Amino acid sequence: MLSGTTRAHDTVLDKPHALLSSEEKRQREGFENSTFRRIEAKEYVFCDGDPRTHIFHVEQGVIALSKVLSDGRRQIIDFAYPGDYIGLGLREDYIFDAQAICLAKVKCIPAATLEQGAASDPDLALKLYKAVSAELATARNLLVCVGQGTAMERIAMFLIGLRDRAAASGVNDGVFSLVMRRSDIADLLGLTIETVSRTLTKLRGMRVIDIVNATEIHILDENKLEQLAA
Amino acid sequence: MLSGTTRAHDTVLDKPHALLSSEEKRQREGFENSTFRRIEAKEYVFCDGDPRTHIFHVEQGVIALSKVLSDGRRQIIDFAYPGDYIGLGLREDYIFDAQAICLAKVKCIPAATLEQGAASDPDLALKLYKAVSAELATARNLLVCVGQGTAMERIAMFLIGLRDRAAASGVNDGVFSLVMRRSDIADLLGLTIETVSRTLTKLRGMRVIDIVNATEIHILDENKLEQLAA
DNA sequence: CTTTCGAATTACAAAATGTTACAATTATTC
DNA sequence: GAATAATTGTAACATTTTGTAATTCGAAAG
Repeated sequence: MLSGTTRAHDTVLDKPHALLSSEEKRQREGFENSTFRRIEAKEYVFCDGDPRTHIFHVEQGVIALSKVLSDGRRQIIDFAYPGDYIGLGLREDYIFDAQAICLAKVKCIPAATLEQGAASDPDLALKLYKAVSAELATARNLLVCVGQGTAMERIAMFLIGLRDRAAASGVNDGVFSLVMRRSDIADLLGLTIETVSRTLTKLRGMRVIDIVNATEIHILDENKLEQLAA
Repeated sequence: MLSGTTRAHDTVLDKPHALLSSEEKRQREGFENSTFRRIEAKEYVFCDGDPRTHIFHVEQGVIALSKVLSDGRRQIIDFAYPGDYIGLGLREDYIFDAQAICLAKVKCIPAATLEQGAASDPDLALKLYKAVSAELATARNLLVCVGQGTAMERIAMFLIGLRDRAAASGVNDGVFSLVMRRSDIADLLGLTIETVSRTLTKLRGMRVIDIVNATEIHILDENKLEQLAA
């Protein structure tokens, strides 16, 4: 990320926030009285700067939360998986973009409803407190990874995180699918697509992982992977 | 941060957590019935892994919150200034180190007291929610800085943050003191001491800042500094 | 079945940062 | 106030990561 020409790894569907935000609003209007919303791959749930009208509960799919710099560089600050909430925090506007990386479904909860509830229900307020605390721990772990790790360490940590998530949802054989693209991994870990690709290839060469069709990862040597992550 | 020989920028007073933690406990015992605690420069308030007995309110000084990897590399995840709380989040143990970078004073609040209070007082619970949300926003901003910025951009953003903090506390002439050492700045921004030093020197050469005695920064060209931070 | 397009991979040159070593300055201790 | 330690600054050199570009791969459409 050095020259001024560097851009986020955008695709055709990525649009400037201001533009998309009104489009999004219209789309949202149609679901105002409905609790759920279907989000297509690459579609935005909301954009940085939009008024924070709703909190979203991910039911299905994966949502990338990111911040974009003025010159297009993008940092993914988290992936939201089913069960996660997006948009917590008592703010006027959203302070990051939320974009589905695959088909997703979210439950829409009006922010006012949630916050009024929390004002009279300490249990709910504590639940919010706990949820945000978990997000904070995640963010700080990623910061350590990005701030101190080499490319290899960052990729290894990332893969271990995915493995643990897969294991937690029952799949326990070290096989999982990479729903995110190389550009998403790059923007999460502060690397370039090429470095991500080279590093994954290197891990395959070392027989630590196997890669099927660029999207399915088999972990062949868990110990080695964990060594590399340290 | 590439070879295995890389170490955090430790000093004699930095000790392994396990060792220091019992020493800390003894020291803390003496203040168990007191509300306040004086922390010498480089002394730890608590260490990663210690039982989370108290939340601390910074009254004076600056506390560096950091995570240390097994090989000694250190990432500072935040600086806590007067008015900030340290140790929030409903966890069994602390998950980072908290070390004073200069003489500091903290108010000690038993975790149990605070959390029992929050369980019956929604206002308090919401206050905690808001405080952690602010920490989250800070952590994510730092992540963007470290993940996407060049050395120059990271230093410029860091200086702007310090300037804004100084301005908020009345000093509005672009002059402030660097309480933290070069090694702290390096560990915050994911750089080496040398790069921090080189970059500050370069900024002085460009007449964007002036550095007095290595610890006092004068911002000479605010616009230029903000350009460099973008 | 072929074409097409986006995504991923690979190779090589270039740049930024890290590493090492040492000098200079500032703080601390006796 | 002198001696010692710690921190900061500077510079040459090594390494990693990036940038660029060409190529391969795979999915989807015709």
